[in-house]
Amino acid sequence: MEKRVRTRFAPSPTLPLHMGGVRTALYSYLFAKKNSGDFILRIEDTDQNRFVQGAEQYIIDALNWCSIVPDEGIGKGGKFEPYRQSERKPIYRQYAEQLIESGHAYFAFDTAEELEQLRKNAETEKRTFSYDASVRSLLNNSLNLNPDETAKRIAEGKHYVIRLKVEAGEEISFTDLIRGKVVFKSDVIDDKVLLKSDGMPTYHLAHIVDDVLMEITHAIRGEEWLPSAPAHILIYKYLGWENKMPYYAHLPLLLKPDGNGKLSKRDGDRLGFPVFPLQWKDPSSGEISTGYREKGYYAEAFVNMLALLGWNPGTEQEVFSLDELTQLFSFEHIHKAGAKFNPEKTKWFNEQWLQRMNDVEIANRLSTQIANSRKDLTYFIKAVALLKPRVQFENEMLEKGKYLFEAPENYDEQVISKKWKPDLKPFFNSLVAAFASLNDFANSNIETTFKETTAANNLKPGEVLQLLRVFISGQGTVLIYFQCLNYWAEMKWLLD
RNA sequence: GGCCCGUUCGUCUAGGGCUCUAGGACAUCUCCCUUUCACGGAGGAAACACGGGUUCGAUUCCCGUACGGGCUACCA
Repeated sequence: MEKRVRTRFAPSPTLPLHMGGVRTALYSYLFAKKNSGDFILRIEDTDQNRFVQGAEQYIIDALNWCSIVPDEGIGKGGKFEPYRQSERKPIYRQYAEQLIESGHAYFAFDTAEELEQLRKNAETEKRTFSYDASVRSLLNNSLNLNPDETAKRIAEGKHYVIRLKVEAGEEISFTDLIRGKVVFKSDVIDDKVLLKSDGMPTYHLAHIVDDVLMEITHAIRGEEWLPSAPAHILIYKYLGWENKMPYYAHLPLLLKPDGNGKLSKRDGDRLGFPVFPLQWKDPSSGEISTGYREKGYYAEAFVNMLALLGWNPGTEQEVFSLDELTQLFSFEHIHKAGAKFNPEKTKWFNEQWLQRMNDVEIANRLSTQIANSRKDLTYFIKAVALLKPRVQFENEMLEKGKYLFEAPENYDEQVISKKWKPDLKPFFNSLVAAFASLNDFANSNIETTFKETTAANNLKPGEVLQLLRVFISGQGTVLIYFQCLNYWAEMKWLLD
């Protein structure tokens, strides 16, 4: 029987989760759900220096907003608790020690300063220093020390790390779910640190131990991990876990809209679009970065856009709910190249979702945003029907259709001075009277009434139409005219 | 520099040997609808990075080059 599919999203709580991370989470979620499996949220907080207050909660809130809800993990619990790596600290050491015993890892006593110096020296000689098979016999580690000396140093409390011993001259390959077979030479892989001097594991060790212990079947992550994948393959092998190794899928990166390079927070600031799902306030600087939610995007639209950035359904449909995405998702349709993010198309997705939203629900939300509104819900529903096709965002309706909810604060003087003549006053008075006597405010009625009244006053529509618009809205060019007279009864200000 | 990944309209992408006169969407332009603004409709401009193979036949397969990206920490 096939193993139950289990995927995980394993962010580190160092920065607020940005849209690239959300996409990784989304694909992991979709794949798990498509295969009736589990989606797990694990927090990789092994770097204690980079801990950011509130980041973990932010991740949970952001995923919740997107409806990418874990079945198991942080904030949810599950049979593999704990799901925070800092709380699993003791677990990792035993595997690092197992690797030492089997000869696949060793203690290294080189200090960070020493290594930095070596890197600097190499740089001046236009080489790169890599802690690997070619130099490890020259360095300060248990491979070169006799066992007693090593034991003594450890007993003395000397700082050390545990490094993976990568043998030279091997070929390492694995099959990536998106890229197919990928081959590396072991010579170019360095002896990665497995356990840091503070006793915490590095990502390399921790994610492998946890993926196996938590029975993860598919590890989906960003392409930036591809170069270290062969080291990971080796760790599985040396730990005797070859048959427990999950499939790996390395996702293409999200690129900045202009130029090249991966999308970063800076691009959002520079180009004026959000890179975060939710607003984030940096706890140390107090700096606020806006989020898609705060900008008025629907979570559905945000998720929809993200899903299509690097994946496609193979058809020409573009608007999908999470459920539909779940049905259709597959690795075969993930594009291999990085995708430049397009803020304009993101707005279009929101527009598509807006047009599909229920008018009554929107009206309910909008009506609470207008203080002291005397308009009833029925009025709001009609206004929404009118405004909705003309905007991309729900909250845009309030701005663009302001005059549907309150009298204009000022009137377009230019139009008035150009078009207004005192002898038009009788016409407007009779128009108001004519409208007031209408009991059916169907568009055609209003338009007919308007035309009849102008004709009766020997006027052409063009002579007074723009003025009418100004009287209604304050503006000479405006969204609507006849339709909005549906709300005649509400527009008392017109009588002045 | 080294290693790895990639390369179809400006952008997201479909297509994976003959069906490609390369399809769709966003953006852009023109027209229609509308005495406004949108929506909508019709149409236009716009791409297979380059060079070699393989093949009867390459956008599609292989190799190289160019270009782009990623990685190269006791960060993830």
